Amino acid sequence: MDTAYEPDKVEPRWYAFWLENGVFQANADPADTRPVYCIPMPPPNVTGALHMGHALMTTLEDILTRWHRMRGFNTLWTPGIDHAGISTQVVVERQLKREGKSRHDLGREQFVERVWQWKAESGGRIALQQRELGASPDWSRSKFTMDPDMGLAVNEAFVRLYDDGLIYRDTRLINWCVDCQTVLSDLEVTNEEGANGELFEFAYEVEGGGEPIVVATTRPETMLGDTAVAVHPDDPRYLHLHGKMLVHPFVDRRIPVITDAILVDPKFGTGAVKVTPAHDFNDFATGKRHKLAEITIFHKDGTMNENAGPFAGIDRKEARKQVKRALEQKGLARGTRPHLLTLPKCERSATVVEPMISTQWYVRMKPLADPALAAVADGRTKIIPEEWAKTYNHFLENIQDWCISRQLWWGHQIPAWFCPSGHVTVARGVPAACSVCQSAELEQEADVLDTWFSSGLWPFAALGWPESTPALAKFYPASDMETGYDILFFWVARMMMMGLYFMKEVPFRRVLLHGMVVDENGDKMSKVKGNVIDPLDLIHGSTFDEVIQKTLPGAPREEALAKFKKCYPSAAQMGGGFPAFGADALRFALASYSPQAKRIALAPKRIEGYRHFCNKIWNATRFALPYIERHAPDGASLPPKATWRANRWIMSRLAFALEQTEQGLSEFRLDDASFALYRFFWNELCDWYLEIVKPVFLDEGTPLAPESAATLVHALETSFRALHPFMPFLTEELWHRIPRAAAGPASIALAPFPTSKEGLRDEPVDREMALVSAVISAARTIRSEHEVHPAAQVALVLRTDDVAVRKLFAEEIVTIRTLAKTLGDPVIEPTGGGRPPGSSMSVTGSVEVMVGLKGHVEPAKEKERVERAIKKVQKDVTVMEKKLASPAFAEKAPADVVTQAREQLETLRRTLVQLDEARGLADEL
RNA sequence: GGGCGCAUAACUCAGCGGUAGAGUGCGUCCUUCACACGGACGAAGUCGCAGGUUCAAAUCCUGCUGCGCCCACCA
Repeated sequence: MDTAYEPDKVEPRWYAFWLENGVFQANADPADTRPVYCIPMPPPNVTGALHMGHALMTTLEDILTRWHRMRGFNTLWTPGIDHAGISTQVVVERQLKREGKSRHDLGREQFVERVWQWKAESGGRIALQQRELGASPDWSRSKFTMDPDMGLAVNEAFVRLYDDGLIYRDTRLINWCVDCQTVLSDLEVTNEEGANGELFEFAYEVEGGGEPIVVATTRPETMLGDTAVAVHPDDPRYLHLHGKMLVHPFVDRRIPVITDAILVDPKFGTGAVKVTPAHDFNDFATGKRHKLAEITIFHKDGTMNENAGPFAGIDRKEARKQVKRALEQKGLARGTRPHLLTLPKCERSATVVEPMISTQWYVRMKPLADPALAAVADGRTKIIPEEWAKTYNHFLENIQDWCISRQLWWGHQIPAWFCPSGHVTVARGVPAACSVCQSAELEQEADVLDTWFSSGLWPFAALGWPESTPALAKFYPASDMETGYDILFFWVARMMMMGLYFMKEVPFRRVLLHGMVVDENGDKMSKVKGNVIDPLDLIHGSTFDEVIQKTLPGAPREEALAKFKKCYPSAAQMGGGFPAFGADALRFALASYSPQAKRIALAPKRIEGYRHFCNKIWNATRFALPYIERHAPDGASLPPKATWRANRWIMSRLAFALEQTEQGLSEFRLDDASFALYRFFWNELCDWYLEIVKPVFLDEGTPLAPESAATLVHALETSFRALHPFMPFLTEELWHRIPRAAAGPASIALAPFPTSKEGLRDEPVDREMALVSAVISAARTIRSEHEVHPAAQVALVLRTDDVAVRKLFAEEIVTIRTLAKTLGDPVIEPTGGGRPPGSSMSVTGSVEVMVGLKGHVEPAKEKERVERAIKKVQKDVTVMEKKLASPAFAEKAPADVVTQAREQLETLRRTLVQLDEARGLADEL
């Protein structure tokens, strides 16, 4: 074996092996009686390349999947790819633009063909990247949301909802993206706090003369679509204007002054509000109340239309400037004031969304939302962490109807047909004739469905719905839905609603929500910030030059590098780049973050720490292998019957670690689970156990060797299995290197996940070994504080009146001698005698630990050290005495707490006495 | 305007009623026959601020401050 673990040499070996052995395959056969575990994978967008969010999702879900598989579940992790309507169309349109073309040059059919072509070239990229992370979904069941059978499911769902009166068409004000040229749902509009807005005031002349009325607006250009000015009915300033008409300065239109108590807050602005029903949601509602005309003033691309009079043809941004200028020229402008405003922007293009009147398709949400609320309320679906249930409830309780049509070409075309008379026919396939007038001249609705419509069907559509397939019967409802909290509304809530509606049952039992991966400072990863890290660069290594090239292409090198290092202070310490951490280290690091955290601040140093852990595992195995081969060549499948205390101890710690792991995994506290295994392997198995058994293996004659080797191989093999969901590659590699039972499975991925029964809890032994290690640590501390050379052997005296403890020390004398590096065997005796001259002492529990220092120590430093120690202990004594002196404490605190406190005080006092005595040490040396 | 979350060691985070924990970083010593991607030892925290409940509070309650996120049509 190499002396250091090199992930790039090990990891590439195993993925093909797993595929060859069919490790990931689920079984839909009804005859399979195993319990079922299923996670529908959130299908990544076709457009996407793997980012940290995917890496997190992939890691967490793979851990859950592998864990269940090893526990004997019939496990299905359903992979897939989402066609991602807008995103994909935007990407392909951008490509066309580079060729100097637009989608209209190609026409719909050719354009869609082009998208498919692009999908074929790059659509599988993420799946390949997920393999490098060790993901174990059942690839044979992979679905693309635009697959023909998915299309059938979408049509079926649409038709059923339509027939049930839950889908309808309506003309109303919608969010229009002038860039993407489509309507957006409310969720796709992000409200951005814009810092420097302004409130512009201008006047409308009153017909027949008199004082003009002044209105305030953040969007002067919309005045071209004004059809009224509203005032509060009780506002005394405007009573005289009720019912009067105003003169529009630019278009041939008279507009009324209306009174509206809902729209107008007399305290805001001038108390008079211009009303533009066709371009503002409040005004639209006001317009309906007052039956005002709705005058659309924009083309769909955001330029002014013919209704804008003299401004027709110019872009809306330019129109704003020109309208202001024109108002100024007419003497109607009344100045501007700074004003904070939030701008609605398109999630995809970041363009300011334009409210427009348009006819679209909607899903009535209330009837769907109520069952989804109930399912979480009564626990049929559990949301973890549970705080999110509130957010989920709030969303569903206030849900608005969902606009599902999109004016795109890429997506599921809506299964509705229009006849020349405008009748609508909704059907699963192309209908022969209009359902109303029997006309055969039918044209299909050009619009496609919101991407999330098909995503909402994912948990059942990916299993073959509406057919009743064996897979559907077996794997619906899914066990877990694991995803980022950012798509709780977009996706999770909609799956809940759709699942309950079509399947009459929740789509999954638990919703596990993870946080967003952000940079080390807690800022979102984005290209402009230059803080994007490609997970593959962490796995395979990369220079920082390569990294910044990706995240800030084209930026000056020094600047980009500085930016990057500021975002990742811990990476700045790594020299010129990331070494190859390997997928296992990355996975372990991602699993070690608390899943309740909203933000997961990616610290490269942390990943490095876990690469070191991989190396530790590698080397521990490398060390153990020869001894295992010599003394326990058959391996160990059953817990060995250990007799020696050290062996019993490590078996006990193993059992404990496995309990913690089990609990962490079942509660989706993968951080706890991973940490339990980390601590066991490093701090117990390596730091103590291996050091304790070394003398056994080095002493050829000892009868403890076979038992110890059997225990060791068992501890390793069990650890590998427990670690496998977290680090699949390394564990597979090492598992194949150690001796195992011949009849076992081909892959560790199919071996049973260890339960705590594979160790053996033994609390008395835990306590005994804790005492032994405490004594050794105490001796080491004394040595270290006195700067005794690590190789030097010193005299050690252990004193205690506890007979059992003396017996324990006598039994473990080899361990103590070896790990504390004592000169000959330590002396074990009752307390009483004075401190041997030239020795320093500390007290741990009931034991006094004395280390001879003659010839090893500079006397000068000694006094100072003792005085410092005394002060510290005195302080602790005072605190503890005060606590114990309180009558309330003695009366009300539980007995064990009081006893514990008394014991602590006793130890402190003895320490003090000994320290006092030690004042003389310097003189003796 | 509502709602949610976070503030603990230099950094990133656990802990959430019994005398403060980890990893990284830092300091000292050690190239000891698994591992310097290592070992031993150590220093380092008024647990954001102010009140309250309790024998006991980082942990529960209230208020405040500072960050962050989500939802909402205030011109």
